[in-house]
Amino acid sequence: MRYWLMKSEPSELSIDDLAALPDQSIDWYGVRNYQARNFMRDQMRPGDQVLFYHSSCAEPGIAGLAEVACAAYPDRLQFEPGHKYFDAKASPEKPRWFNVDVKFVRKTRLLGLPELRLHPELANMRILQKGNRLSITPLDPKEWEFIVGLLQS
DNA sequence: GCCAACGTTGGC
DNA sequence: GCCAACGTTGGC
Repeated sequence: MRYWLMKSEPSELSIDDLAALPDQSIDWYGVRNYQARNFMRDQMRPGDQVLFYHSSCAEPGIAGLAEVACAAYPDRLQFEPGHKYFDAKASPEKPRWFNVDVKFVRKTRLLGLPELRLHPELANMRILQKGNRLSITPLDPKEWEFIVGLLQS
């Protein structure tokens, strides 16, 4: 089992939005970055654990826990002409973009960036590096354990 | 709103 | 294959 951090803008989809969905699950559409796509397509498996991160908002930070609900499959929006996420170079025979489904586990307190930066144990997290923009990043199991510990304190 | 950092595009 | 230009991300 692997561990991940996945960013979402709460104005698009917050942890509360995820919890309120009919089956508390969503297709993680719209990833248009190859590295992030590769993580989903090649490495994510059902049951992988996810930190749900709120980005581009007043209080960026970890807002909840989720899990990968299924293996990656082609992102449907790449085939929808006129859609923001349409990709003319993709076809059903040769899909370019993939997504997994992500399922709500629980909401947590907001664990913000300033607090994350306090801990040397977390210093290598991609999210804390200057200029980091990747929306999906792998987590070391030790980082996962440490953060879950912080969330319980 | 600013701007640093990064990924992608496209001309050569 | 290089690299300048451009668009986007995301914290502040």
